[in-house]
Amino acid sequence: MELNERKIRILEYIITDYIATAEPVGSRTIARKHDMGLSSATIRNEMSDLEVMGYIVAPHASAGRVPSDKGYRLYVDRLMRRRAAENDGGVLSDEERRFLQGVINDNIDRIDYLMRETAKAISVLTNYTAVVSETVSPEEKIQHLQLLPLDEASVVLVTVTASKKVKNHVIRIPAPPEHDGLMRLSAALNAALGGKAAAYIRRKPSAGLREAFSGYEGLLAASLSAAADALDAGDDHELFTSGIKNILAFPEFNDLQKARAVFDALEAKDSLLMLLTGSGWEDDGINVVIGQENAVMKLQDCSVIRTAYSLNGTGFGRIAILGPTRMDYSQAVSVLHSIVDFINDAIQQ
Amino acid sequence: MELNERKIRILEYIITDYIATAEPVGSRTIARKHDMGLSSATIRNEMSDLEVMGYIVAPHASAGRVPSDKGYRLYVDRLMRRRAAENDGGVLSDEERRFLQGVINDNIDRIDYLMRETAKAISVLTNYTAVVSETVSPEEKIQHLQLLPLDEASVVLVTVTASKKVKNHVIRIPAPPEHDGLMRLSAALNAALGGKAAAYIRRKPSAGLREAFSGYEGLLAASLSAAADALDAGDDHELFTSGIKNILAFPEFNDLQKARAVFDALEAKDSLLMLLTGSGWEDDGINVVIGQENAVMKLQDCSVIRTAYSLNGTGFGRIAILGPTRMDYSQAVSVLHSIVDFINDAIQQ
DNA sequence: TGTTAGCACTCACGGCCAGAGAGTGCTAAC
DNA sequence: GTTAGCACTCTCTGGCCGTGAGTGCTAACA
Repeated sequence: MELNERKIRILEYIITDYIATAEPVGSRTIARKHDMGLSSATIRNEMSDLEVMGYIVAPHASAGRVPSDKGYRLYVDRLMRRRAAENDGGVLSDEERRFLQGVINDNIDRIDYLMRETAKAISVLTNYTAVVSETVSPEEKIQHLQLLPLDEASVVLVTVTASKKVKNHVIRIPAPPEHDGLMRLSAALNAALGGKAAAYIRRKPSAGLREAFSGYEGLLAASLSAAADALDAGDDHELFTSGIKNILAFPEFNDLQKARAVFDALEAKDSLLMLLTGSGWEDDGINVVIGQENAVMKLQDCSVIRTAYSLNGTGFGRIAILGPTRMDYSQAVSVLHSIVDFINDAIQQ
Repeated sequence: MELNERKIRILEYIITDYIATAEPVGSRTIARKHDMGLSSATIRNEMSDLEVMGYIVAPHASAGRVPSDKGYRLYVDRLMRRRAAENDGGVLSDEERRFLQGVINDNIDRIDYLMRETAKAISVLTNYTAVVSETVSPEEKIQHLQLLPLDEASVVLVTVTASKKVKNHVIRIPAPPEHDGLMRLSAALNAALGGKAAAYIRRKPSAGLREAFSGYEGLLAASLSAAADALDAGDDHELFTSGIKNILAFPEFNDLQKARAVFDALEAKDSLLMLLTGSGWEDDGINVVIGQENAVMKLQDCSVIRTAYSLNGTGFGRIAILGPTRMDYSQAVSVLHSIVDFINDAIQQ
């Protein structure tokens, strides 16, 4: 059986209708809504073929048809791209694009907020759920260290990594050095550890460093371990999610069992990581994972649109949009495209 | 009609049973389960009285009775305290207490993690939802400022406030000063702004400061506004929630409408703030808000147990546990008690 | 006067059935 | 290859009924 142009058009109608209404689509509905010059009976025959070929599924004998994962896959890979090419790529309104751009420009300097706010913007804009991970560099190095006074029993170590991540670590120490002392110790730390990776820092500190810290051995040990932790934090991605509750608005999750499965998956860090990094990933593009393709079992009633972004060339993070398989793929793809573009623009300046 | 001892005991049975089973409690159940030496008919009469007095409610004519908000209120204010006094205050196991203590001790030095981890621990332990706010000082002052090099087009300003909150602010500036220059500028900033509040910082900077920054006016302006923001952040509380999905496990939220109302409220910052700070608050104790007492309409099927904590005497934050009105109040109260105690212990050291 | 047994009554819930509506597959004609 | 027609299937809704749990009331008892 051949997937001719007419079958493809019918499949497209079924998918777009189903995305819009969440109701199984019947032959008469198509005949009525889209003037194909065909009767419902003819469409019925074609639909029967599409079902045999696995692109659509009948929930039961007297319902209409619903797209299968395979049907969505065809839609995403062929039909959507074709339409996107015709439309010049954008299904977002100017206002929506401005909103996204504003969120990114406002936060591009506050890296810790950027991801949180981006996730929020995505969930507000799409009504789906957004998941974002921090950028992660495979081999992170120390760029700068600074000890600052905090109070009578503690100091702060500020670490800046080569990929520009800034972190604070409070270190408790009885009778810490005064301001000038801390500046001197900071200089020693920078001289010894600047440009070094975690593995180096975890080794026994050099004699020079030990000498500089004489009388403050505890502070040295704590600083070294904090610095190494700041670098290793790469493994321990920070993840942000936003709009989890949006899931509840979709009729496919009226079944509490299903909703709870999704919530479980979204509260477990490992399944979120799998969602962001799982198989079949072309690193420089936008990746669509449909239903059962998802490695996370509990998310097999969902689809994921995801991409990678980079803030500075050295490391990269990931952004994903999660919705029901019946989600608006073109919108989600456009949103991710725009975000990556806007991030790149904002960084260039 | 008088609320005699027998009525109180029956009310207590109804409440504890209902908390445990979520099923309306009938007179026969009580007669069977708790050997009061009374027949179901007698208990029925007493229950009828309790209903007239407003402590219990019948969902419909042939169901058992369910506690009303007023019933829970009595339970919390009188019965629970009485039992707590008998039990020496603790309904938590040693293991649970150790778990909480561990989480707090492990994070007491990393203030930004402490609240997040505490919230997580609460939700894991209780299966309810936890909401925690950062500590906030009414009149926050700068303790220390430090500029650090980041890259060719930006520097970091680290702010330390009097209440020991450390924040980073990336400042973009073309051709920033080198390390030594930044140290000199930092010294000038500290001399001019140390001990000052946001209002002072927002005024026109002193001639001395302007002179020190000559050639770097943009950096000065950005530093001042970042420093003022760090102080004002007091208004813009950071909030952490954990275990939102736990709500779905309770039969009272099988109705998707109700579940969604709660989710809505928990995603909106203003209602979370209201939840934490709303009326009827004895600042140094544990506060219980039952059902309709809650100022947040969407949370009127829930109860909230909340308290304030302080990390350093200058400011305080809040912790709340949210569950169905049929929640285990004594457990929640014990958890909050323990947490506040453990935080105080950890700080003393 | 408080307690209890007995009984009629109420209401939610689950199972069953019938009718309506939507959609299909098949056949025969165009 | 397309279409009209028709029998068939399946879901959904509403009504009906029996069951079970629990109540309120009354009358008898201690």
